[in-house]
Amino acid sequence: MRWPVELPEVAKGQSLETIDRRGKYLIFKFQSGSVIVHLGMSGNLRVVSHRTKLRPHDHIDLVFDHQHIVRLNDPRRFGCVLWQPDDPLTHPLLASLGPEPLTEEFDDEYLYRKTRERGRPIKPFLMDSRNVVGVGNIYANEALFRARIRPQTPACRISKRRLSNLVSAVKGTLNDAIDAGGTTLRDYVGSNGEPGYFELQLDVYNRAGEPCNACGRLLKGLVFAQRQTVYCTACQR
DNA sequence: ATGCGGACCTGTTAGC
DNA sequence: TGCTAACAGGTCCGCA
Repeated sequence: MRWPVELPEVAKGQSLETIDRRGKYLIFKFQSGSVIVHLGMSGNLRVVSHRTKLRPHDHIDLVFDHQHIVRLNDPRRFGCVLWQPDDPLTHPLLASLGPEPLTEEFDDEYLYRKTRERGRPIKPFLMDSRNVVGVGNIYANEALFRARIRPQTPACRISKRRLSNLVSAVKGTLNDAIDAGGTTLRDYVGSNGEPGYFELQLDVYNRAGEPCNACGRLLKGLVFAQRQTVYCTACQR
């Protein structure tokens, strides 16, 4: 898909030890190394049997025994599969990832220090995985609304107090989204086959031109830093 | 070194 | 109704 990978029989005969996650990368750890999977925008993994017919956009099977196969399907092919013989976190694509947003490492102090370095607008700053992982376009829009910060605001000019609000907003948004089972805009389903219902709680994303849930003013939508961006010109400063 | 634009793909939908 | 264009949840690379 995104990059070619040499995988055939790389972990043959071995047991799966753990399944872990770093940012949006999934890590399947075996004795001799790890299979690392990113689902991109449209990827999904399904447990199927060896007799399940291949569908369009099926790319890779992780074959566990004659009954169980983990099958990767990804229409848009933005996802990737990697093999890392040693510590998966040392893989070049994972090595410089920032902190997990739901850990204590991502706190007021960290965000304050990190934002002082650069004059970049806060939205692309938040979406840069070197600063913090897991905050994609939807949740960046939502978190900035909750923190009442305008997406274009230079990160280095936001006060410590407001960054503290932003840390809470990011964590709150992600926790609420997880509780709701994620955000299904079109076809996303969770591991239970159910869609996610966080779309019902979206304050700004996908709501350009609709009234702000806080003040009633119409939400502004534009493309900013190459991504769809929605905010309230009254509430967010 | 930093930051931005472009690139990678295909399916769906909006608009004509 | 049918064609075409625009757009989408991510993120890496290369160039300025």
